[in-house]
Amino acid sequence: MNTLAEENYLKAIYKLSLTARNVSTNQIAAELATKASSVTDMVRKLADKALVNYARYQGVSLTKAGEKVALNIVRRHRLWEHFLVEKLHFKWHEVHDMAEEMEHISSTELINRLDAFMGHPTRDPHGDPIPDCDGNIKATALKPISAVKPNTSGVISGVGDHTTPFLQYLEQQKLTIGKRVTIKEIIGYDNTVILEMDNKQLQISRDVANNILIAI
Amino acid sequence: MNTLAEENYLKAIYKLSLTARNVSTNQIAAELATKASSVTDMVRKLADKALVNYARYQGVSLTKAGEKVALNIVRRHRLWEHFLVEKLHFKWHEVHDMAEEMEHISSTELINRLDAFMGHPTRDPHGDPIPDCDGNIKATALKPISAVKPNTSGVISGVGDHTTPFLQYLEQQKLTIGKRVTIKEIIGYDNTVILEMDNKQLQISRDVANNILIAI
DNA sequence: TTATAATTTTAGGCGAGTCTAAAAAAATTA
DNA sequence: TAATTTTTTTAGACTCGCCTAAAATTATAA
Ligand SMILES: [Mn+2]
Ligand SMILES: [Mn+2]
Ligand SMILES: [Mn+2]
Ligand SMILES: [Mn+2]
Repeated sequence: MNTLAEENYLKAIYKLSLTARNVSTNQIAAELATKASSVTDMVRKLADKALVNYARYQGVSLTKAGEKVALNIVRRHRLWEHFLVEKLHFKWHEVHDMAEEMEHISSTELINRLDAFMGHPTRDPHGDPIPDCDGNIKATALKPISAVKPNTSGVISGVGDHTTPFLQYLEQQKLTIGKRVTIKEIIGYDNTVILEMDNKQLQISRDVANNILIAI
Repeated sequence: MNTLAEENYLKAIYKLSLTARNVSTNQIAAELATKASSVTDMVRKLADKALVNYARYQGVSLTKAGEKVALNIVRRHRLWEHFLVEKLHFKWHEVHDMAEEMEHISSTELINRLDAFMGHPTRDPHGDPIPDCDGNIKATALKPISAVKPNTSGVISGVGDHTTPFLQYLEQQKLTIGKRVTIKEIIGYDNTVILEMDNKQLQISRDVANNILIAI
C-alpha cells in the first residue's frame, strides 16, 4: 500500500501536526534528518495519493485518509514498544529504534492479535496512548511539572523527551510512569523544582521539569 | 549492514544450495520471482561484498561469511514463525508471509530475547530446525513417507511443501508435526500410501507422501 | 518601502533495484 | 561436428528516494 518512506513521512507529519496546524517543509526535514528538497518531493507524492493537503510554500497537513494511515503506524509502533518492554524485558529507553522498524510490518491481523496478546494496552512504555484499530486515540490532558502550582500532586503519565539519556536519568531517579509526585516549590532563581516522592524530597532542573508530564 | 534485497537473495541462495552445489542464475530468479538479469546484477554486488563466490556463467555459492548471514536470516524467520504460532495462535499456513517481513528486523539483541522468551525452540512450526545465534543448525535426516518400507513407523517431523493448500490439507487430515504414523502399504498402481495413525487407517496420494517427512 | 535573510521549490544528478531487448556463451541435438 | 536451443550476461532505461546547487518566494529588518 504505502512504502516505508511514505509511512515515515506520514508519521512525522502526524507528530508535528500535534503542535502546529500547518507543518513546514523544514520541520519535516529536521524531524526525519533529511533535506528540504527531499521533503518537497515526497510531499507532492503524498498529495497525489490524497494523504496530505499541500499547496506550495503553504506547508502541509494530513487529510482524513492520511491521518488514518498515520494513526495506524503510531498504533503499531506503540504496541511493539509495549511488547518489547513487557514480554522481552527491554528498558524503556531501548525500544524506540526497534519499534521504528517493526511499525512497518504490514499485517493488520498480526497487530490485532498482538493487541489481544498484550491485553489491549492503552499506553506505551512512555505513557503515550495507543490508538485502537479504528484510529481512535485518547487525548489526555497532561501538564509538565514546570507548569503546575506548588503543593499540587499528580501521577507521572508521560514524557516530553524520548531520548535515551533523559529516559535513563528518569529511571535512575525512579521518576517513572505511574509514580505519584507532589510539587513542593519552584525556585525563582533558575526554576529548579523541589518534589516530594515516596516521602522523600528530590530536586530536578527546569529542563527535566519541562519534560515530565503529570496527570492531576 | 545488508539491504532487504541482499538478505532475500542470500536466503534464496542458501535454500537452493541445500540441493545443489552451484546455484544457477535462473534458479535464483525463479525462487525470488524476478528476472535473470536482475539476479546477475545482485550476484555481482554480493560477490563484491565477499558474500558469494561467483564467476560468470558458472553459477554461485555462498562464502562462509555469506552463509553466516543467511543462517541468521533463517534463524529470524523461523523464530518469528514460532512466535506467531505459539503466542499469537496463527495456523502454520498463515505465518510465512509475515515472517518474510519480520526476518529483516535487524536487532540481534531482539532476536536473542525472542529466542529466550520462546524457551529456545529448536524447530519452527513446519518442523524446520532453528539455527542458534552462532549459526549452528541441526541437520536431521528425515525421509519422505514415500521412501520408507512398509511396516515402518515414524514421527512426522517436517514437510517438503510449505504452500498454504498443502499445509491446510495436512491439518484437516491431522497429519501434523509430532504425529506417529505407520506405513502399511504402498499400492503399486499409483503409489498411493496406506497409513495407520491413531489406530485408524488413512490413504494419501504419492504427491502427499513425497512431502511428508518422518523421523524413524 | 526597500533591502536582506530565511524558507521553499526547481533543476539536475546519483545509487539501488528492477525491467526489456539484444548479444554472448554454454548446452543440447541432429 | 555443426546447428539449434537454452542460459546467462550486457546494454540501456525506468522508478524511488535521496542529494547539491541555484532560483523563486516569503518573511523580516532597516
Ligand atoms: Mn519507521
Ligand atoms: Mn513510545
Ligand atoms: Mn524476506
Ligand atoms: Mn517455516
